[in-house]
Amino acid sequence: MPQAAARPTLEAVAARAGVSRATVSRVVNGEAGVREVLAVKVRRAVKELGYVPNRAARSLVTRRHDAVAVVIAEPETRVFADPFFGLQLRGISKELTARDVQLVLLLTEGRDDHERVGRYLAGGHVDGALVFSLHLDDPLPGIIHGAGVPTVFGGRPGWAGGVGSARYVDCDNRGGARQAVRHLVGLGRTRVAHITGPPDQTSAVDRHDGYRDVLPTADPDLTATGDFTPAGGERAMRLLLDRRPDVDAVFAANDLSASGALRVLRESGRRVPQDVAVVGFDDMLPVAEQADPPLTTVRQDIEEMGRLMAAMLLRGQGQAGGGGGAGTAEEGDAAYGEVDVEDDGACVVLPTELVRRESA
Amino acid sequence: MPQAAARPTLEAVAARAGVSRATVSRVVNGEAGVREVLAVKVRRAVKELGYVPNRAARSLVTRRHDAVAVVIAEPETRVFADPFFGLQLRGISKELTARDVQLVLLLTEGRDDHERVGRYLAGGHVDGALVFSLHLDDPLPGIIHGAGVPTVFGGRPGWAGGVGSARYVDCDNRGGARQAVRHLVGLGRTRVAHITGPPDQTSAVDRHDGYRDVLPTADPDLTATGDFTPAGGERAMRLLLDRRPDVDAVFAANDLSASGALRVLRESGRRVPQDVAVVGFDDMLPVAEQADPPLTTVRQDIEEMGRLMAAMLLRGQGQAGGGGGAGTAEEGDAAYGEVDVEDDGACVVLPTELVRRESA
DNA sequence: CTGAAAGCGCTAACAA
DNA sequence: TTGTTAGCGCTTTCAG
Repeated sequence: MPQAAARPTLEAVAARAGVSRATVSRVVNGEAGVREVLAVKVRRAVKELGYVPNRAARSLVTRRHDAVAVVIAEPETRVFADPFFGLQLRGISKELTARDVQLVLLLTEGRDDHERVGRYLAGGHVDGALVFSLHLDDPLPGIIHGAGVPTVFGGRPGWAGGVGSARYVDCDNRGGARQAVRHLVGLGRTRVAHITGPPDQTSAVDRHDGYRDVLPTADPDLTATGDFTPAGGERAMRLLLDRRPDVDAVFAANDLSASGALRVLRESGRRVPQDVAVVGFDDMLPVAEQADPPLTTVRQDIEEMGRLMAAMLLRGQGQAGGGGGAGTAEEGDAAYGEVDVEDDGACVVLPTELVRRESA
Repeated sequence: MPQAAARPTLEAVAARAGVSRATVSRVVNGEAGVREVLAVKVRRAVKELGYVPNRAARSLVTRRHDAVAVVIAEPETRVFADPFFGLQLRGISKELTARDVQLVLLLTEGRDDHERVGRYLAGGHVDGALVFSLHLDDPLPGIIHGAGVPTVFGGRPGWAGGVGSARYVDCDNRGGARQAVRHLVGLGRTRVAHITGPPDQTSAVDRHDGYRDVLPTADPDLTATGDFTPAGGERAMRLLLDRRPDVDAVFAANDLSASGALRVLRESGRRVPQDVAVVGFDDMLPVAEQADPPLTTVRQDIEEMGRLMAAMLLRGQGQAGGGGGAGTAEEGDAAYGEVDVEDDGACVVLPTELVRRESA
């Protein structure tokens, strides 16, 4: 199954066009300084022969691969349970495709896999890596950092090693959480609970911090630990109801847990939003819009985050198109949030937006 | 960002071990016929130098790439909304990883993308392709077939072109549907409705066929079209209730639509399973187990399907481990369903299993 | 059983 | 502006 059919080479194209290999190479790679007459001949020959450059040969001499690895490190099977990675992958894929860069997917589960990924990355088979590792104690970021491959993280890596030199793209989790809680407070709610995400993920921690920013003196009983799943949301909500039956608002760390909370509230006979107002996070459409009632939530542009990760990784080397400004600027129409530039590279933090629906 | 640091070459290892490049190559590639003394020296040198073969150089001469493309063609954004692809990707990834083959991910949306994918595949950058294209009218399978790349489809491709020569892995959708409906009938239900999936996907069509196999004379009003989403399930269920308020059982084409149906049934004041029994399909854990009540459903081993796809594509060339028998046999302990061997290649259809929970 | 040598298809100096 | 010439790092005959 391996062998591909014999493909035409540069040599063949050159012969057909009556020029040298070098000239063909120049045309194919869009270099300037080839007389248009020749260029036309070459392009015709390319088309007629159906010539496609051999990436391996090119890679051998350029020492580039035009490939980046996307590492998704998620021990739990829960990974694809929410559409998060899918959306992010989409964004990444779009950007890479536009630059003709291959996306090599690396899925890991378990520690031995980490080592394997480390070896792979250190092996120099790709030009860079986009890494999703959401757990605080994950050794992978460190390993990858050690591999010496240009890397951009998806989400702030919570990694003791040294965040200072890590580039990442994230949304403004803390600010978004503040928006959510302020909204609830603005509604006149005085007993605002928080269902957290897994305490070992930075996004969950940041959202919790946002909650505390607005309500620094809130009763600790108003905070219950969830895990970003509907089941976790249910458990947390039950606990909250048990501890504080008078709760009148809930900020859930993501839409999935919010949906679980909604279910428990309904079961308990409470009306949403009249009795208890609920706000989620993510604006995962299939979840938020289908929720009952539809969920007020904090939107983050996940696909755009993926796009930016890829753009950031490839920055500079791309024949990048439109965009005006320096650095990570893009041609899109979205307004970008703060762009924190740290020592080694930049970190982009995208803004969030409160989307009002019926739950709050 | 592109340039990887200078890596040790075969030459360097050879020098260090005091042998020729050829010998190092043999050892590295596990060929027999190298005296153990030398092999040991070589392995030591490899380790000391941290040598990793350069894939590009190897590829250039072997004309293999040790890479396969995974093509996910889904116009709608809904793709990753259910964990289906994620699980399948996991299975694929495991098998490829075990064989040291790269997974190149190709996401498409829209027709222009199809052409791009066709070009990519025809370009001979990968040794094969694993393709998910679930829509009957999708031109992609045809294009890919034309590209002359070894291909295995995920799910029976519904493609006019000529299924005869297409290899695929699927689960026994039709048989599974029969199990579900028979179960309902066995429960004494006499007005068994069916919520279909999108009529342009083979899996949905096959499941519908299974329903009809068992209930060939069922009232057409007992069948409503869904789209594999909870929202679609809700709509369909409402329609069914409207048309046949006396319905006493529902077979939903997947768990997601079943969850929507459950919600509507609950709203309508019906008890599940006492008044209406519900069976889903997929056994998507986060959905089926969390459903209220937990869903009786038809399980398919999605991850295993992915594994088999990869194994089938790479069959023969792999230094495959354990497994006894011929063809697609595997070392796993799962019992495989029918293995239809057609002209060109084999099609594997995995068995399904009814999982009883509380909804039926 | 081991080594020497010839490329795989391409790009990048360097000449012309 | 174009062509000539070396390799990139590896596998693979073919001798020894």
